[in-house]
Amino acid sequence: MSIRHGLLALLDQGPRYGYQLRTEFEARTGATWPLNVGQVYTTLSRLERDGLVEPAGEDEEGHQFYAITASGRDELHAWFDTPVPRTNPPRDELAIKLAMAVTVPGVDVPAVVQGQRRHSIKALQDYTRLKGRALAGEARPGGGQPGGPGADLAWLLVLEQLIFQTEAEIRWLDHCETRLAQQAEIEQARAAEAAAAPEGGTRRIGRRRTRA
Amino acid sequence: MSIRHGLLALLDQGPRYGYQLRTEFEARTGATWPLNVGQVYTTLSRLERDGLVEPAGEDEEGHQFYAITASGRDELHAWFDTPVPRTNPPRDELAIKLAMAVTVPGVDVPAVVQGQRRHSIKALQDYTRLKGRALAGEARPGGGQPGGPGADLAWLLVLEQLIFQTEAEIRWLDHCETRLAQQAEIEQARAAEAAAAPEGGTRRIGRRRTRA
DNA sequence: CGACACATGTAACACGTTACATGATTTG
DNA sequence: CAAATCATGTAACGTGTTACATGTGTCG
Repeated sequence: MSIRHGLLALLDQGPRYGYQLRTEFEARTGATWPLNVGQVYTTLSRLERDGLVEPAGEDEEGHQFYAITASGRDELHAWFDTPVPRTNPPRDELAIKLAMAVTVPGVDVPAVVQGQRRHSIKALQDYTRLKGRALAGEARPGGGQPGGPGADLAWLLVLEQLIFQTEAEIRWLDHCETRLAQQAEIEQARAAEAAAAPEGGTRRIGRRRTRA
Repeated sequence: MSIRHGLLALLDQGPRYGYQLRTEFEARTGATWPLNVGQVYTTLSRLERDGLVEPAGEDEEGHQFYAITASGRDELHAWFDTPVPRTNPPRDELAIKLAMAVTVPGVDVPAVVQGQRRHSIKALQDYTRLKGRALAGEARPGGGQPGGPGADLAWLLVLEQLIFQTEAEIRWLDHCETRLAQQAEIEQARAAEAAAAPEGGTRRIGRRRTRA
């Protein structure tokens, strides 16, 4: 639902036409989330279907303008007023992957972690470089300043969000490594214990044993 | 594509039936990402359509088993071997929202930030509480330990991922506040400047200045 | 002229998600 | 007996996403 609301927000500044919306959207989110032009039109027609926007005539140059409606404005304000739910967050592919990796036998978990770590570090460097250029006052990828003032600030904030998030991801991956090491230690100790007292009082570990 | 691969990973341990897959999936991701049973069946049939799984007969009790195929195993290993792309990350609703909020006039940006912050703090507390219970050895939400050993570890890792991510989000929100304060300062200075030299030689400031 | 940016759209698909229909078995 | 859990499935929808068709204007 992010694109819908994004377009709605842009239209709150006044009527726009499709191509323009794409340009302005990308001016704010930068090259990180390129928006296929086609999607603007599909989203726009869905917004119209739902009564949140309406056609607002043509330009002298033939541009098809759309304007936000009253209920569109309501919807938009509700969006701004309601925090995005961080309970029940969107499924995170990386988290699911690692959760599966540590469970399914035969997966080289450290390799998965390291591979991801390298990739995330690389991504972080890219973001940092972009931020440097943004602060140096260089043009955003995408050319001049469409989207008016504030677009630079928006782009900077988005970039920094990506940076913060990626840093957290890397920290988490490191944390996973320590957890895995702990786990290995425990399993080793358990194995030693089992060897010392084979068949002894192996008090019912819940289901399947760790080692077979 | 996370659910597809998740189920594939579970099936890599051996044939399972639908309901069982749901149980084991939730054992790993906890209550955070509840998985509608129906979705298991739809996903399963899509996996079958793509030749990644195949029906594997029935139980004595009538359970419809599915087994992973060779190409399913290939797909799964490719998944584990390929890091999830953090360049071109999934669109983040919060980032988009703030990017729009700072651009569209008439939005009380600090209010948006604070509202989200409160919500995220709350979510963080919930996660932390859950983690405490998990470490205390209490049962996961969902009852006993289905999913075998490692499921506890998986659930812990997922929880910690959520914690790391939420912390990063809060830090970012705080960071946004400082950025906004900076911005306000700049605008104030600019206004003052304009008042002092109205129409004067407002010498083309090369974009925003760092300090005003 | 050819390539490229501007501009508008449509068709089709994938995935996730919900709601519904249905029935067996267990448990209070 | 009623309610809950186990169990399998289908129908339908929404959003995001891509690929394609089409046409204008501009610039080297």
